[in-house]
Amino acid sequence: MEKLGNWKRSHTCGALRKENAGAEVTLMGWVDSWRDHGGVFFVDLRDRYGKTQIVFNPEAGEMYQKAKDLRNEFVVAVRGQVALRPTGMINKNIATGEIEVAAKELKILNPAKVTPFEVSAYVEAAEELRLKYRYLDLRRPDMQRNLLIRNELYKTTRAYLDRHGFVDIETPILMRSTPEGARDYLVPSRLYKGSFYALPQSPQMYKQILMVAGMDRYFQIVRCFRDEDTRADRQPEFTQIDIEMSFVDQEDVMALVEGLTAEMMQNILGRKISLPLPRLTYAEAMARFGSDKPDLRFGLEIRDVTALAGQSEFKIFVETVTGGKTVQALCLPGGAKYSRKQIDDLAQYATQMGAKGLVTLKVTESGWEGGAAKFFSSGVIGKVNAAWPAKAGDLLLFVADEEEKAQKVLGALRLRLAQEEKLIPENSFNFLWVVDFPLLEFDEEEKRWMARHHPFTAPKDEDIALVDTAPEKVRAKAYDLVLNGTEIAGGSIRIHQRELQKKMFNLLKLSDAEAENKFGFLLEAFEYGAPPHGGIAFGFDRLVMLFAGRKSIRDVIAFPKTNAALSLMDGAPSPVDEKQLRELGIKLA
RNA sequence: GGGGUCGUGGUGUAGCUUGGUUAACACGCUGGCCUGUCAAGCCGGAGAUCGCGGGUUCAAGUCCCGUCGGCCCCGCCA
Repeated sequence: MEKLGNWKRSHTCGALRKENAGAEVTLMGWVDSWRDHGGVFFVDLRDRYGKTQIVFNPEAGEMYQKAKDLRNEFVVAVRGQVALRPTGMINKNIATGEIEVAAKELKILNPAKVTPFEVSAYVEAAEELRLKYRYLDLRRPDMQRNLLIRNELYKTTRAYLDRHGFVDIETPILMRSTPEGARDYLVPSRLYKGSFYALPQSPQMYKQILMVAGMDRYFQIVRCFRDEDTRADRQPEFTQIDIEMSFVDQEDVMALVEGLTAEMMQNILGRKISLPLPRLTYAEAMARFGSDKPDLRFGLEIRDVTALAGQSEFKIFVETVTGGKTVQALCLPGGAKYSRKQIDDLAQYATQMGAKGLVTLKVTESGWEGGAAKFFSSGVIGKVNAAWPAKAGDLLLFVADEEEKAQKVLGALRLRLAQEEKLIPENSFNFLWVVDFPLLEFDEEEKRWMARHHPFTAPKDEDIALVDTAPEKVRAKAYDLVLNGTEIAGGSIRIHQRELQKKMFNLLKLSDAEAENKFGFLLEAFEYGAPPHGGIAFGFDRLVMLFAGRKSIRDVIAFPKTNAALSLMDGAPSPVDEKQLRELGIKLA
């Protein structure tokens, strides 16, 4: 092992080109691979910027012998002369492929053990290993690229919002636990034993208070914490681009976000998108795609066939219709080829998604084929077929249930079928807004209305009267931005008037005392001159994931946690000393 | 909380359906050869009680039960 001494890196491993031929350079990096030809010895030196081939010639004596001991992932410094590669030896696969560096001096700055998986391998390593040895995983160009895309998105976000007059303000990480929403991560207080801070699920209330404070335009790229089960696109801690603005309505927030989105597309992917972005109401998204975050990269739309199903002799459908429920359906072009087992799998999936059953019928030249086919007259068959229209060789899939339940099940089937049939175009970016969300949803367990977005979301002006008479019909000034079937941002205009807020709390069955206890500081703030305001928050990790073309946000987070919320590299969470617990006044059960 | 799936030398996989001799292949590692490769090549070598525990059996990587871990999904995530 040798000292760096006064050596300075003159170029990165991705910098040298044929124009540099003849230059004396100093490169530092990791051994990406080595090739011993008995005589000449090659090393591909790697850093974040690229790879450069180093050549060691036998004439170099002592240094040549030293070079022969180099192995993968050794950290080395090399001094030498840039040389054009001999004719026919150019490697078109790398940017530095026209040159190589003829080594004159070599320092082995640090050796490396044989790595648990091959860093520059073409074979993938198991994710468990990648997470445990994250520093090795992050040496891979793919992962470095993801983090660089992430960095570009930070930069674009900050530049854009700065240009639009937004102020980056930090909000507390240690805050008061608030009810509603996700489970909080708690931090015990040493000074006030038995009391806890909570880590923010989002800085929601702080940013609203910043509006009361007159900051007018706030943003923050901020870590948020939710103690809920994970998914490919959900981690215990994640990052939001949090935005709030005063004296605006829904259109202002949406226009701002569209500008930011377009700039991201331009800067990161070099693509222009046309504005304004398309919009769907929640009702339409559910009716046509069975999802509040529909993937519009493919069709396969759902149709409501309740009326026609009611004209059949099929008992299940007839009872559904007379019971005031609906029958919805999908048509899979070419789906008649599906085997019994494939259809059984679909039915099982539908059941898992909450359906009571799945009725499938194959479309033929003469009508329908399948167990239930005989209950439908040719007239009804013709009209149902006409809905898509369906043709011979297609498969019809029916779900009979309450409207939204049936839509959701078919929405899930729609996605699954699109994946199986490879209907989703790669490398396409489909943005849309979903607007006019219901303000509330009824919680069957607690037998009360719950805020769908959060309890400060304003109802649409024209729906305020319905709050008392038909809460289920009230639409919110809320909007979600969807990209390729993933919700990437969501926001709303907030209630800024005490009276309306009070009304909402009553509806949510939150007593004055409870409201006071839980949100008192915010409500009090609203009494000292709260401007109309609203905002939005991006799920930043999801955004990076989609821009990087990955399937999990773990690939765009430097140190993510597993499904079970463990950090395999550092072993968090871990037990702590008895002494630490005593200081906090905590006794384990 | 529930469902699914995977776990085999250091790594990635095959073998498991239908139990049966020495667990196979590639990469990596290692010894040797080789002066122009670039996922170098050629010859040789080491390296696996098949995640863990129990059971069935004359016999278990293979079948059964349990358990642990990774991943995907439902619930959950205002």
